Amino acid sequence: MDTSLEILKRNRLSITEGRKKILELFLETDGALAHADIEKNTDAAFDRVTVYRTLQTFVEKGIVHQIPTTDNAVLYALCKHDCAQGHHHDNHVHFICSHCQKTICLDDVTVPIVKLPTGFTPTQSAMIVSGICNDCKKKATP
Amino acid sequence: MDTSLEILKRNRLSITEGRKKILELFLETDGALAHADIEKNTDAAFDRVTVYRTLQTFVEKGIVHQIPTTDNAVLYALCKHDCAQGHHHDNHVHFICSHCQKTICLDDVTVPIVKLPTGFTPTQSAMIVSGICNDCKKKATP
DNA sequence: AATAAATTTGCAATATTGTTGCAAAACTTA
DNA sequence: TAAGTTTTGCAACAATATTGCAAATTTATT
Repeated sequence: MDTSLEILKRNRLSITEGRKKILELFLETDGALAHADIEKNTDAAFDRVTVYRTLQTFVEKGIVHQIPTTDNAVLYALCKHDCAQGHHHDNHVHFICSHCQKTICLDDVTVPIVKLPTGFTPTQSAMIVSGICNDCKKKATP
Repeated sequence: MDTSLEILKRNRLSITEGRKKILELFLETDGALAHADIEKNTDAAFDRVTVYRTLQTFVEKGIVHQIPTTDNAVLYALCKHDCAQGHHHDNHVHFICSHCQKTICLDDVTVPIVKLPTGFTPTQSAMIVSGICNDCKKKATP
């Protein structure tokens, strides 16, 4: 398992308290995080602006990727496989649990390729599935 | 082709200027609209709040559906096939053109069903493909 | 058609979310 | 350790979203 330090070094980023803490938060969370989650979980130890800039840096470096949602809050999740700078290959399906609200990266489920009408050239695809996650299902049927 | 009036009546909504105008905007636009687009295209004839509330009502009634994006701007598009109240079946692929920035509903391209890990039960899936749309392609190669 | 009842709108106030410039602080390099 | 570079935090601002409430509009009723 990678440590926050290793990830930062590998990506040639300055090692700062903020980056380490935020990265650790991602490492110990399974599921995606919104900007707001990060602020809460770091006890507002860092300025909002720092969090925004850190997330932006992480996205650019390919450390985390963004997950599209319909609820006006962009989510971020760790890239499991290293992504090249500015070029993510996070083509796995994202699952949003409608019960616990968690967003989970299904790293092993690849986004299928669809046939588009003539004239459309795809460069990237994302897929978001919502429903009940395995954790919530377990709790429901013990 | 449906008129704004018919759609409102069918959904048992009061017929108001705002709802008619906004609905007409959707009918004459191919592609999705963001809240900001609607404000621009109606010359700020309606209060921001009204636009928000109208969109919310339309989503609830199944007249429009939301499209997830990564850039913190929820998009709305007309449901071509009537959707039941609170239950959308807009399971077609959405295409975002990285050139003209338009978002297009590919009504004929259905979101494929993926096999999820054990324990996950899907209820809805969305798929967003980005790339170059047919309009932009035509302009590029005349 | 006129009125009562219900719904919708706009305003004001407020909350939330995201951005920019710049000086101080922290980090890296030599 | 000191110089050079990068990052942070503050302040101010901009954009986006939400809520309560009275006035206006729409619908239902007679």
